[in-house]
Amino acid sequence: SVKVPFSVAMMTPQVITPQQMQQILQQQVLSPQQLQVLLQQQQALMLQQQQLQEFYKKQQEQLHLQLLQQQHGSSKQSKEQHQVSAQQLAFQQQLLQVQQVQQQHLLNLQRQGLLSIQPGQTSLPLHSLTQGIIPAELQQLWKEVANAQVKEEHNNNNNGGGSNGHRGLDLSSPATPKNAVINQHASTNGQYIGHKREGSTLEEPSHHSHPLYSHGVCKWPGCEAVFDDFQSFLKHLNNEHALDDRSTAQCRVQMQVVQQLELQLAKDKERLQAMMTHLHVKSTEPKATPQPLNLVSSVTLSKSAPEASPPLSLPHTPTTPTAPLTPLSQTHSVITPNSLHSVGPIRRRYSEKYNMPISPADISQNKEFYMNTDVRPPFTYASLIRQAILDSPEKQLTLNEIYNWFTRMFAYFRRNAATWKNAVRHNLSLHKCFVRVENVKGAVWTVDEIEFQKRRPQKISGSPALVKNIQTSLGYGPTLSAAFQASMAENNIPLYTTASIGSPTLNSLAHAIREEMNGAMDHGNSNGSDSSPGRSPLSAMHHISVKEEPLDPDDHDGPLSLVTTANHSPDLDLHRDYEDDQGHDDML
DNA sequence: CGCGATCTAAACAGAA
DNA sequence: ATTCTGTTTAGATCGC
Repeated sequence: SVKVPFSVAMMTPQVITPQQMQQILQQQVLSPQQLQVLLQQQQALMLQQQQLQEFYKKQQEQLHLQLLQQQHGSSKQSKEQHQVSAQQLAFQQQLLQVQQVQQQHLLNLQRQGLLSIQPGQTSLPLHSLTQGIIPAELQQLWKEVANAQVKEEHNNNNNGGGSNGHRGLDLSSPATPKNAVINQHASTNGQYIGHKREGSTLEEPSHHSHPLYSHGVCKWPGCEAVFDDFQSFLKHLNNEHALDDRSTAQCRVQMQVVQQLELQLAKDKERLQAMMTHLHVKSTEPKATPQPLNLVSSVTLSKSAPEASPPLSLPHTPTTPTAPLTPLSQTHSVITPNSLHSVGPIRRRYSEKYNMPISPADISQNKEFYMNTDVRPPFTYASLIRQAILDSPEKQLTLNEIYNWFTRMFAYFRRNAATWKNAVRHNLSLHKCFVRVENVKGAVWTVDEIEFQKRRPQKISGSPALVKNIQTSLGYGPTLSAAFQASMAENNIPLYTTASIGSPTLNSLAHAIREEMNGAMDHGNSNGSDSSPGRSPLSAMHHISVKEEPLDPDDHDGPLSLVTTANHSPDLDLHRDYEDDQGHDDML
């Protein structure tokens, strides 16, 4: 019945405010990537906060139940006491662990950049982070528990249970008053309450450091008794928190809390890992970076720059790319012949100036990215058309089917249909590699690999360019960082906007950024695709089937589904959705 | 600077 | 009359 108020304020310590974000930005303390990571973590934390809150609520309920149950079996308690006592040590250690876990978590975040706030700025005092956060909630809970227990125990005794209640009783009574007193300070939790700071005794705790004693306050869950000296605390600990029903129950709860937290932590870590992996892969488009799986387009930001990419300001020597992302070199090593031919020449056009190479591997791994992000793919129309055709079971597609493939595979082609469709037709007619074949049902387009290969060499003269790109990229760091930084720099996107976004909106975040710089990416970047070192064009190509390259668009079919539908083009259904790009722009 | 690749835009034409 | 398909031409950007 008693509800623990979960004040938002309590969680503020962990959350970085937009202002802080900006500060960080302005200080150039972090690179765009780092910020990205930071934002993600921030969001993860926020989510965690919510989950924790819920958890606490549940916990509270459970606790009440538990207490009631224990009440009934109080008679046995005395016997159990022995066992309990045996476990007490373990429990206490658990408590210790809890705190450690919490602190570690925070420290981790700190290390990862989340809290890399300048020392000078006390805006986010570390101690506040490492200390109260979670406890804040717990404290409330504990108080509830404690009070409840006390009452119950009282009843117990009054009812005649007498003998059994003893300890609990003794302790409870004194505790109650203390809580009352302390509650006032509760709000300032963790702070040095005006309380006797003079005593300086608070400062020395360093020596008698006790996990349950901090800043002159008893850290026992639900207890916030204040002490001037460590000795007093110890006394209190032994008296108030001796082995009894209440303590036991609290330990149990604490254990659960710990477990829950650990679980959460594990989950978040996993998530973070996945995010980093994902981002690293995607690298290419700046806007995209953040996006997870499917980008929910729901951004308020307006696309300011349609094609904007002019600012050659790129030269920002990226502020040290974030490490997590694997270096390009690695990526390239992944390149396989298959992946290579999957996509033909890359559109380097505007890209070159930015030196944001993209390896074939990236491409293949970016399928999802392009499917969900409205960024222009770095491939030429010819390459894309070829890919579309080769992806089809029959290695032939009608014009409309090609259109569908484009819209299905690339979010970018879900708009401006008139333009790109015209380009597609133009390419089909212009390039000899595309052969029109009259069919019963009409006409279909096929690819003349030989012809296609003929022309490829010219553009992306294999290695030299690639090498160059690689080097440059390395210089800039991970592809992701390069692209991301570039975009960020160019668009000067206000990151703080994202900060406020909840985790569920990671997607929208990406989208937002994307929208912001919509077009900025135009410069394709890229390079790699052809790089294929010594690709044997013809031979491999002939068997169109060979295209199992990772790129294989087919898999893309399922918007989110990772269903790998071999070559069978599941096309039908999916494209239907995008059929009229026109209005569907926002569909996703 | 010239050339080729690529894009975008647009004019046209024939077929559905 | 419109729309879809294709073909062409033209202008512009880029990289080599």
